[in-house]
Amino acid sequence: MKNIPSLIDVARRAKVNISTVSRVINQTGKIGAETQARVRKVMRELGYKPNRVARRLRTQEGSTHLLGLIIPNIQNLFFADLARGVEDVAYKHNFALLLCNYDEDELKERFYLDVMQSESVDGIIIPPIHETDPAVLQVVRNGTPVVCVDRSLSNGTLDKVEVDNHIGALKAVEHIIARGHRRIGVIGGPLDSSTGRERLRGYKDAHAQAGITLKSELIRFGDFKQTSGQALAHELLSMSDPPTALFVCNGLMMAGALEAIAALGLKIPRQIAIVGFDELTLADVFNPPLTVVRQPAYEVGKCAAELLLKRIEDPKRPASSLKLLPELIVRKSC
Amino acid sequence: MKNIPSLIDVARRAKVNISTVSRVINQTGKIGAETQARVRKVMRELGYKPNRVARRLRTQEGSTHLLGLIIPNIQNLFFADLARGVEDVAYKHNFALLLCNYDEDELKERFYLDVMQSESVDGIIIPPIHETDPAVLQVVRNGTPVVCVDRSLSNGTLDKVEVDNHIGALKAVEHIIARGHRRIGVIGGPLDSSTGRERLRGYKDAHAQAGITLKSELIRFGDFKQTSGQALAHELLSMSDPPTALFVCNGLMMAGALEAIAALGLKIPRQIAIVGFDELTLADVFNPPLTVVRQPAYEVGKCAAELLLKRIEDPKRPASSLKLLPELIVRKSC
DNA sequence: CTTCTATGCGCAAACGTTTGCCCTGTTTCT
DNA sequence: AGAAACAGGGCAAACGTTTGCGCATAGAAG
Repeated sequence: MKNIPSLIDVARRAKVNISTVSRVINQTGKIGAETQARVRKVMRELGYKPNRVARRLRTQEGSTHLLGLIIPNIQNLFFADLARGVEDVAYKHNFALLLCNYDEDELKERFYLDVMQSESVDGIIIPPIHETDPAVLQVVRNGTPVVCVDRSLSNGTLDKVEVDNHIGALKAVEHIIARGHRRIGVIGGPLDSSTGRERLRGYKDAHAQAGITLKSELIRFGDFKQTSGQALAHELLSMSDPPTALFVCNGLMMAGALEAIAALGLKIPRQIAIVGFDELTLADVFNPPLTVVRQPAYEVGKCAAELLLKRIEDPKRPASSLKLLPELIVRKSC
Repeated sequence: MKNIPSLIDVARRAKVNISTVSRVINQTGKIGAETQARVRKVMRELGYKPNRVARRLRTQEGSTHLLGLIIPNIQNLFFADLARGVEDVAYKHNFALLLCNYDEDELKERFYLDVMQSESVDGIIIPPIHETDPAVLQVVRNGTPVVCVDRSLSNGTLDKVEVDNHIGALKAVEHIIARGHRRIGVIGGPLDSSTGRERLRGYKDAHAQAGITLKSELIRFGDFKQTSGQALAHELLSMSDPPTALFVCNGLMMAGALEAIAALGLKIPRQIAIVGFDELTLADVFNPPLTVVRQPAYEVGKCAAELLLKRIEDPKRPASSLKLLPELIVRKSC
């Protein structure tokens, strides 16, 4: 009634040894055609599902068909899209995906890393919380394949796939400048994340190229969450000599900034122009439609999963590093 | 170098039997103080971590400290928020969360359900793909605690926590009617999901209350994804005698509908009024701000996790059913 | 008619735990 | 003093797999 069937049950019912059943399942060894058919039939009848736990226990090495993905914030659409990319690839290869959300919290990150190890996943995909993340390095040392996404680790020996944040920010700010703006505020990310730093570098380089001197009072740093975007935009726009354009370094903060702008009753783009990093759900039907740099989040996830799968089947292969190009989508907000 | 230590290694080094070590770890049985100290010391020296896989294999019942959450679509913000609710509760109780995304695909749902069972999670939280979901029922029969969220199962014996979809839709459509509309189009969800049906019932009841006769040509059914919202809104608005207001039954379809409206160049709310189900990221700063019914997604997840935890520690407790109230947020789109 | 090689399958060990049972001392009770 | 109770800890079975080895049977080669 409640017992879920095991190899033994199948074997008994098909009048063969458990090893035969095992071999039928795994397509290993030579098994006669009719025996195979009989075993298959019984498996169907009983609704037999191999017990992954037992399987993993036995074959310490060898695929457990489990991938781990640890993301900073599931509410950030960028990571949701990325997760979909990973998931689709995993599913196609019959891997299940263990997804965890660490909420930018180092303790939680470590907790989940531990869990994944003791679950003995085949490999882990993670955007490290910062560049010298000891917990991640420990996992690597234990021999678990790891690929970094979005953010990288200073240790250069890992597979990674990122977006070219510098180019993305550069293009965005070049565009703002081309529109005639000279006082451009920026709401950046944390400087200890590679994404935060690279995007800021793009902002600075665009200024240098155009021969515009940087004003430090126009540069603010948030934490990639919505409320910080709102607060910083408010600060920036309440200055006595406010910027005429804003560059916001991620999607959540962009949403916050737009709230601040609405609260202040400013008109986009006349009173304040704005371009964001990350596509937003309603960006194209917003009024006005939002100019943003779109990151290929889904593709990042997809490539990362493919890289991870490759490494799992050949742990000795040299590390590769992918850099995908973001795309500036010019709409009406700047 | 690479061998991770097992109970046996610890036992050998501490000159005791493996069962003693096990008992020290689990605080079960009587073990002398000094033996305990010695074993503890050796464990630290060796950096011993119990192998969760082996442990789970042995103790089929008994907490594995793993919860499963299977959601239809991670890109739907409602489910992302819900997941956060579950995750926060789980983490607080030191449970890890295994999260999977089944993409409204029944095959995938079954696949992940299988995975979770063979991972022998302690319990599963899931919005069943439809009301007589045999895969879910099978899991229940196997004795795994399950709580349904968002959507329910016709089998009434399960814990569940849902939102009162009927009230939500009723309030929304009442509001639309109060604004003077008589031809109200609806973009509903699949009728084999309880959410789809309940929301439609709210739509119909509001009409009945106001004595407005239903026009079947104004009622369309999508699949809760963005493109269907767009297509159906387009259909509805291209009719010779189009509706003056739209009620859209989830967030993703709402986004699609807004795209269609923008493409058609219609002005909200003058040419077409609209109210949606689910809060959207930019809803409050949209132009005009969007009137929506907000579901307490985070709370749903939180309650579900708490319920699941309770059931895990007492599988005999009677099933409880929670119904949370959604909230109509009146802004400017209707 | 032997000997050989495949083929098909069973046997049993192993993976790292948990746990019921049993054995040996020591203490306590009567 | 003898019995009973208990504390401390060892033994070995079990969980559901995978897999090396070995044993039949059969046809092919000699």
